[in-house]
Amino acid sequence: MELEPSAALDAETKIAEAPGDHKAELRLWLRLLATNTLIETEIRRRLRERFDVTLPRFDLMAQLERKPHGMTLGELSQRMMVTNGNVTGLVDRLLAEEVISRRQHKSDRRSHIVSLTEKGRRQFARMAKEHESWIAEMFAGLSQSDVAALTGMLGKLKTGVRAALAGA
Amino acid sequence: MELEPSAALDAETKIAEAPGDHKAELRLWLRLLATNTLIETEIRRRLRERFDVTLPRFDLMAQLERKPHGMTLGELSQRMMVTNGNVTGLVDRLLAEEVISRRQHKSDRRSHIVSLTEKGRRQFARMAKEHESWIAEMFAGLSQSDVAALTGMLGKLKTGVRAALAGA
DNA sequence: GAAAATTAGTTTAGGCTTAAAGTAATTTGA
DNA sequence: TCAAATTACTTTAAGCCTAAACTAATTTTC
Repeated sequence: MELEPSAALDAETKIAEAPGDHKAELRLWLRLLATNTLIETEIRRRLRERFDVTLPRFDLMAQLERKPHGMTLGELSQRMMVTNGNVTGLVDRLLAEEVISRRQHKSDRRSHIVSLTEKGRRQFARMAKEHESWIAEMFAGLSQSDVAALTGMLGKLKTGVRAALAGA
Repeated sequence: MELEPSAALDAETKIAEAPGDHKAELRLWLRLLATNTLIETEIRRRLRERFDVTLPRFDLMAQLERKPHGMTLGELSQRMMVTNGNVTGLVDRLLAEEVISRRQHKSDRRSHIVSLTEKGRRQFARMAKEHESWIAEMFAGLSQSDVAALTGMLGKLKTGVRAALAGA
């Protein structure tokens, strides 16, 4: 008796995978983590070297750049995926550098709104330009279609992870 | 005169991309970072909750697990992609927990070799088993071929980044 | 073979990060 | 209405992480 090609493939897959084996996923996760670390470490190094700024500060400024009217600390902490207490500290340091300003929320006195100062906007523009070129340089080994494909698959992964966590 | 399909595509690509524009790469990087953060934050949370252990300690133990004869601190710091000083501190804490042991290198008196203790091996085995199932759960939205494709593309990216950094 | 350079690891100062506990303001609901 | 619950943010303690300076041992170079 002959097997269908697809049935043969399924059989091979079964053989390769013992029950409860998820080595392929684990390998993917380790590779994702390593790739991320490799890029992130270099970005941190260059931000420090060229602009004497940390990645968290750059990230916070990048968030504010997209919202000219400013943002509450809570919104910042959500977008940056860090705790409120973390944002409090970052905001303190950026205020001291005078690249952001903070004002009271009009109707909610618990809340504060921070936004880039003119100095902050200028400084961020310079940094963002170089930052983009660093990324381009590091990603130069990928074709445009690689970039699109990878972006799409990571989107799928991210959505899947969110769903898994929401369901758990 | 008719254009070849590929020439037409090239023309479109040119139009979409102003010179020096690398928005697609930037978007990919932000997505990679966000996806990584999403997964990593959850892994950290679960490791703490279930085993009262941090990700760096888990990572260090995972490295040692693959080398039953142990490893020098320098080798650990290379594999973990962190500084020597960082490893010194982690090793101190793991020694205090008695999950690793440290001995002098036979011929090089500057060097020390650390390895998992029996307690460490047992503890790590329990953690690794659950860890693998968490990854499987979070990656369940991807098919086997997605996993393979993503692993391959990340490999290409990682190789490209290393090449870009070596050349720079 | 000894000075110079390198290597392995540690220490230190400072920033990032979290969880947990705390304060003050706002919203809910009985 | 007003007490309870929630929300926005801050503070604290402890761990992670890095760069830079340091110690001690080894290797290189002359």
